[in-house]
Amino acid sequence: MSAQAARKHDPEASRAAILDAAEGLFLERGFAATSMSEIAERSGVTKSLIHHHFGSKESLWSEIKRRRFTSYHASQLALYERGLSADTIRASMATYFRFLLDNPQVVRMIGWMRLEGDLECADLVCDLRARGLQLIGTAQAAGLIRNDMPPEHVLLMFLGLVNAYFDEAAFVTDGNAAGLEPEAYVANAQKAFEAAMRPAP
Amino acid sequence: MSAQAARKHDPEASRAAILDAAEGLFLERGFAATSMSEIAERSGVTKSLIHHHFGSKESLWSEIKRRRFTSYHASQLALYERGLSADTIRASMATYFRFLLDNPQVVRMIGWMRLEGDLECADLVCDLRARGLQLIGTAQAAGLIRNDMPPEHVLLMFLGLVNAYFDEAAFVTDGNAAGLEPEAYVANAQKAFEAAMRPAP
DNA sequence: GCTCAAACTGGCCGACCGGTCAAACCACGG
DNA sequence: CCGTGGTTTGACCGGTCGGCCAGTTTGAGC
Repeated sequence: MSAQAARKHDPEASRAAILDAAEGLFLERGFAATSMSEIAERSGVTKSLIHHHFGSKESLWSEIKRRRFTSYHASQLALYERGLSADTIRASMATYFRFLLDNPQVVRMIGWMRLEGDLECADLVCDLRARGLQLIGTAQAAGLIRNDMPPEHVLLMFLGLVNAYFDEAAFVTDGNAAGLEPEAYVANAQKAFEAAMRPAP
Repeated sequence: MSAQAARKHDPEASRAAILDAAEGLFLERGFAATSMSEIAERSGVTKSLIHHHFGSKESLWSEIKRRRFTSYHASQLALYERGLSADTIRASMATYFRFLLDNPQVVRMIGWMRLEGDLECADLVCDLRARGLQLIGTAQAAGLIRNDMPPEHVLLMFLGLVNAYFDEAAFVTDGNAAGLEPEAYVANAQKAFEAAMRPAP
C-alpha cells in the first residue's frame, strides 16, 4: 500500500512513504538489523532518493523518532489537562493504557532506544516526567493519594503497572490471549493502584 | 583482563573468554550491531577460532543465552523453595529486585530478546512463570492475598513494580541517582504491593 | 518553449560483514 | 622421538553494507 503508489515528483509523498516504511522496519527488526536497501524496496523508491531526502541512515532514524515522540508528547499533554480528582487519577491509568494499546510503535521505539542508550527526544520525555511528578505531588498534598513515598516512586509504579502488560504481550503475539484480555487487566491494575496508593488511615 | 591472557592451547579458557567478550558486546550494543571482529579483538583470539569453537554468530549467541538463562532459572527456583507466608511474599519482591540489581545482564538480555521476538529459552521462562502462578494461586487460596483477580494479573503487577525501576535506571546510568536509591524504591514497592494485594475486608 | 532547480535514477565505490581454508602450532600417547 | 589430532592462525572469499555521483526526468516560472 505504502509502496510505489502513483507518485512522481511529489517530494512530500515520497518523504512520507520513506518515513513510514523505515519506521516499520526499524521498530520491527531494530536499527542495526535494517538496511537502506530494504527501506528503499518497501517504500518503492531508490536508495539514492532516501539519501537525497534524509542525508543518512542516522538522520532518517532521528526524524522518525522526532515525529513519533512529538505525537506522543502531545497526546500525553492532553492527559494532564483534566482537573485533579480521584476519578481523573483512576482514569489516567486507563487512558495511558489505551494509548499504548493504540500506539504499539511507542512501546517498541522506547524499548529499542532504552537498550541502545539513545537519549534523543530526552527533552520531551523529561518534560512529561516533570509534569507527572508535579501532578502526583499535588495529589499527595490534596490527600488524594498517600504521601509517605516520593512522587518519583509513585510515577515509576504507575508506569510499571501499565508497562507490565505490554512487556508480557510482546511475547505472546501468537494469538495466545489466555488471561490477557487488555480490558480485564487494566481494570485490575486500576484497582490495585488505587488500593496501593490510598492514604494511610 | 579477559583479553589475551597467557592462554595457549587451553580450549576451555578460550571458549570462556569468547563467551564473556561476546556477551558483553551483544548486551551492550545488540546482536546485529556487534561484529565477529569486535568479539575477536575483545577476547584476544582470532575470528577463525570463534568459528572453530561455536560454528556461527547465531550459535554463539544461543550458547550465551542458554548459559545466562540456566543460571537465571536456577536462582529463581531457589526463590520458590521457601514456605508460604506473608513474610516470604514480601521478601520475594526484595529478593527478585536484588537479583536483577546484581545481574544487570539478565535485564538487558530479556530486553533485546523481547524486541527481537527471540523465543529461545522460552521453556525455562514458561516453567518459572508456571511456578509463580501456582504459588500465587496457593497464596490466594490461603487468604494471604486478594483473590478477586487472576494469578496472571498478580504476577504481571509484581513483575511490573520491580521492572519499573530498571526501565528507568537504564536511562540515568550517568550518575543521576536523584530519588532512585534502589533500597528506598524496593521498600516502597513492597509497601505498595502489600497494600494493593491485601484481601478485601 | 525555454530555463532551471528540485526530484529522482542507476551504477559504482571502498569498507566491512560472516564465513572458509590450508597450514602452523603444540600437548600428548606410543 | 615421532606422529597425530585438536587448537590456533592469517590470508582470503563472495556478498552486502552505507554512501556517493553523474546524469536524466519533471514541473513551475518566465
